[in-house]
Amino acid sequence: MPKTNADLAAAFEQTADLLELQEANPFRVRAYRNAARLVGELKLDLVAQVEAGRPLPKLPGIGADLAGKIEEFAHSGHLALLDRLRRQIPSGVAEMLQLPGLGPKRVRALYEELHVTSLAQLARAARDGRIRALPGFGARTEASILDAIDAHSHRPQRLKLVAASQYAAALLDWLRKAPGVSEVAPAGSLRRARETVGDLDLLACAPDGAAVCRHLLAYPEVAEVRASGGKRATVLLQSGLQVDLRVVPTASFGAALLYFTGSKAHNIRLRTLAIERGLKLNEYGLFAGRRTVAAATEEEVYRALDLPWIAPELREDRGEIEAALKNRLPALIERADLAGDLHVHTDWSDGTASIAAMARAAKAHGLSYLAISDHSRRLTVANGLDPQRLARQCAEVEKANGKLDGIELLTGIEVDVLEDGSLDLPDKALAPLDVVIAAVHSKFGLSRAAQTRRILAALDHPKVRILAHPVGRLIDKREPYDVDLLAVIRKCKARDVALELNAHPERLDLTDLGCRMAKDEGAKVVINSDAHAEHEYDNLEFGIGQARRGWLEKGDLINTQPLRRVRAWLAGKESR
DNA sequence: GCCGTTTTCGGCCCGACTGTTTTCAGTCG
Repeated sequence: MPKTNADLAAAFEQTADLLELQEANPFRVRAYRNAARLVGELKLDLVAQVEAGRPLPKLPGIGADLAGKIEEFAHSGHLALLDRLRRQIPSGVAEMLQLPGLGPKRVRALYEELHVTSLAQLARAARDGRIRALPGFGARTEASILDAIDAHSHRPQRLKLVAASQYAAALLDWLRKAPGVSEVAPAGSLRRARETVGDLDLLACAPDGAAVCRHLLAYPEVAEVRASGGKRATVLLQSGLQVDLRVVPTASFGAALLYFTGSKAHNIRLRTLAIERGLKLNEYGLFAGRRTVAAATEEEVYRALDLPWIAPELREDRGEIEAALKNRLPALIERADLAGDLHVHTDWSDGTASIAAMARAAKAHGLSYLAISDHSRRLTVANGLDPQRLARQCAEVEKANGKLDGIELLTGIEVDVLEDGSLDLPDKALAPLDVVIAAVHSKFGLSRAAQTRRILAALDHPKVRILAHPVGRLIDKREPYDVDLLAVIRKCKARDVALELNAHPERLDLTDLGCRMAKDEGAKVVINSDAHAEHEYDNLEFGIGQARRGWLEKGDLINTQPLRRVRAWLAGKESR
């Protein structure tokens, strides 16, 4: 298998773990972790770059040494340093780092003193009471290690954003009733609208932090208390979800929200900027010595660092600090910018509502146009449309249009792309439609070359205007298919086909980085709900969050435009 | 291991909580 950026990122991450176990310079460890993050998020395929004999670009945090290691990995598929570390430290030792409460120091002690090299041996040592005998360990630590091993074997996956939002809403309602609370707010990856959330980070403002923490412990769903003090508390809910609460004085709300929203990498950049200005930034404020420079709002803190406010969805240290310093932040799309939806289903295929009901619901969600795009015949399980039923449906859509007020319907289809790149319906059936969306629903396992060829061929069809869910993943359920996304995006750009950002919370496809890549290449994106029921237009909100994470602006999207312009765009290709 | 409108050497974000200790190391976010 050819190596990818993801493989290289994993190798750097493992190197960092093993170096840490050897108590290497912590800044050296951090350099490897930073490199892993950078490489994993990079559009440019580094291995291909090296193999093609092209020089590596200058990348922040990659110096001569790490650049050499990238080349070594590209040529050989290995890192000599990592191979050596693996010979020195058994693989099970690094796995112990995954357990909460065990860091490099303790794992090293367990390995060196007790010769523990696997989770199974660790459990045995704990049950035998050998761990409490080590200096710095005790009976309580021993018990918590056993608990951690138990929890590790059936730990919950990261929650999808939609589920995390629901848990958070209920908890925030609960916290609002805590004594003296003036503000509550979601923070962390939830606020940054990441597609999945590992644990819930919540912020509250109150004069008595301990009282608010105690109030959290009384939440009916709390199954276990991990920590609780005067300023923060950590609990596990019955679902296994971890909730971290921070309580600060109201005067520190902005600084605390900034700190607790993250990302960690973004925070480190901000704190470094503060240091360069002779200031100190923490969750209580921005300080010059003992004097508070800014604290109450995020805007104040950013301003004091000579930055405009940066939207939470951008705070990943993916260039937003540099853009902010140059005043070149994108004007991110907002929900109110969406004028229409070009991909929904009805009870003609696998949707649950009629054409008219889906239209009325779209209008109720503030949309002014809607493309009806049911499945094509190959998807028999979804009752896909053949040419005859499609023609009848088009007549129905036209009829419904006459009766509707305040929303206009377009005819369309989500047509399957077959293995050879041809479409599931004949050109004659597609010709009268307003919108043709090409979608891959089968043969996910094709080789990268074959899958890419297939999709590029579909994009060459003159009627195709949108590529549905371009990477085909289902979050935590199905990996994206192996495809050269950059080639697909460039083809879309060349053919003036829009890439869909499918807003269904299980898909969110394009990904944030995919959106960014599309924007960089000048390709257009369309945010579609893919609603199969009336309430699913609510999902558009998650599509907006993902689009914002991908730096998309109103002008990058098709369905922010009024219908007149969308129609012109839809028609444009046919005249070429 | 990286980096430089103070620096090519000497820095590298910062604070809360726990458990094992009697003043703090380790871990976490």
